[in-house]
Amino acid sequence: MIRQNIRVAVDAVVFGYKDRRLNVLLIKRDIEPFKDSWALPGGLVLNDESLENAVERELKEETNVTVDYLEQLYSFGSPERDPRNRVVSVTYFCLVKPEHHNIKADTDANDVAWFAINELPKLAFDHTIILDMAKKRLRNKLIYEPIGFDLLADKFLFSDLEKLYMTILDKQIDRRNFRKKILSFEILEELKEKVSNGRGRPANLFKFNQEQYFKLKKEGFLFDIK
Amino acid sequence: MIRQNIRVAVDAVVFGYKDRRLNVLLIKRDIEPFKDSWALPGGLVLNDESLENAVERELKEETNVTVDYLEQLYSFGSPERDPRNRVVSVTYFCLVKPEHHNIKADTDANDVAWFAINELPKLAFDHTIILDMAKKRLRNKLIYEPIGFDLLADKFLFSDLEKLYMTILDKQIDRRNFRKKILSFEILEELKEKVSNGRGRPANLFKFNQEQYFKLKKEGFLFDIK
DNA sequence: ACAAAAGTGTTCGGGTTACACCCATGG
DNA sequence: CCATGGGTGTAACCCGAACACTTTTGT
Repeated sequence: MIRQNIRVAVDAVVFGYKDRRLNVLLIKRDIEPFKDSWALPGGLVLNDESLENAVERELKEETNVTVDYLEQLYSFGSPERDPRNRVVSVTYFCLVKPEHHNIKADTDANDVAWFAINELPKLAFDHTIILDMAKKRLRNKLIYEPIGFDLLADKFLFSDLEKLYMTILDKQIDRRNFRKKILSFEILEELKEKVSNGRGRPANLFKFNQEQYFKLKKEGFLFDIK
Repeated sequence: MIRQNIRVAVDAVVFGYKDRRLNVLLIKRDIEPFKDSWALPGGLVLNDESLENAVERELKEETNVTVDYLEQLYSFGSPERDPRNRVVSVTYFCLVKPEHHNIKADTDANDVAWFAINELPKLAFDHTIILDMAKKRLRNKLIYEPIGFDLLADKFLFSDLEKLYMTILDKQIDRRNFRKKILSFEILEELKEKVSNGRGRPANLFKFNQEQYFKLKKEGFLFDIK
């Protein structure tokens, strides 16, 4: 029997939300293959680190980003996906709050940037497929779990949340019904602070109460925004 | 930099439904570690086969089973999960119809058997965790996708479907509401054949119309049984 | 005629949807 | 005082949940 010759990598799809747009974090490759192409951050797993640690390490090294939410997405392993060697890549789905958006190119990459999801360059390897799957996961999770809060600042306006949902789900949402629904969950704290953003009536700031959410979830509560 | 020394395996959680019980397919290991323990079927991926092919090959070799539904479940890669070498295992979620339940021990395994889900032996490695995740996936998918039909014979009684849902979701279901709901989807064909199973009024056979389901799905239809 | 499983309709209530006007601020 | 975005309530409708009796067969 021939010795198995497969390498294990991790790749991350990192979403950020800024200026009412959904963005993805990409790096520009500085080595072949696909030199100078944009690609998802990632790399080979070290012998003694967990898969999650590998993603976090690669993200730190390549982009200097620390994520606020991370979960496994899918594993890609078709024999031809990397022209050099066979590589099985375990991919991760990540969300980053705006306060952690600061990026910095480093090891293995000569450039790092946020790209609006609908203005993407051609990606290396099968990364477009991975990204598509991540977009689906995002839309799905947004409806059934309170992950939208991991894309917003700790304190946010209700209108931010509403716009985030409209942007990512790509549909109109009734302001009154949306607010009623979310508030009925009782997982938001309404802060005393108000923010006036230029024109218009100043708005209240809100904060996501994660402990309260976990407590409710344990009691059988289901987050659900159609 | 040290050469990466990680192996890639696949493991399968295969569910079957028989005698109103949910069963899992297990093999008895005939080599160390965990010799004589029961385990999920699986094994190392060959250099030039896809992950899906690897699962199907291992299942064929170890159990002689061909599955009716297969999807990736999750990848497990903690450094200590296999005492010999580091192994990252890509696991799969499989369903088998009763007509394909015939099993046969073969390579790498000295025994193969179906176990009722609530009468499981201790499992090797981290396979209990994998199985738990698969159970959750099954319950979840049963509600949002018509996968129950991949656990039943091609022609089945409505009461079979109903009992399958009650068994797997572990709750009572109102017969009238359930039938109304499923029939309203218009993805079942009512056959002319009736079956009398011992006592009671003979029942109609039904067949799942997959083409119709795909067509409706494309048009935006969502299968959903609470 | 009796036991066992199959088949069938209606009512009620809660939740989702649709919808429009006033409020607070800055310029 | 006007433009801009924030904040709020009610009525109609639909869907899910609850619920019991009749039918068909085998013994």
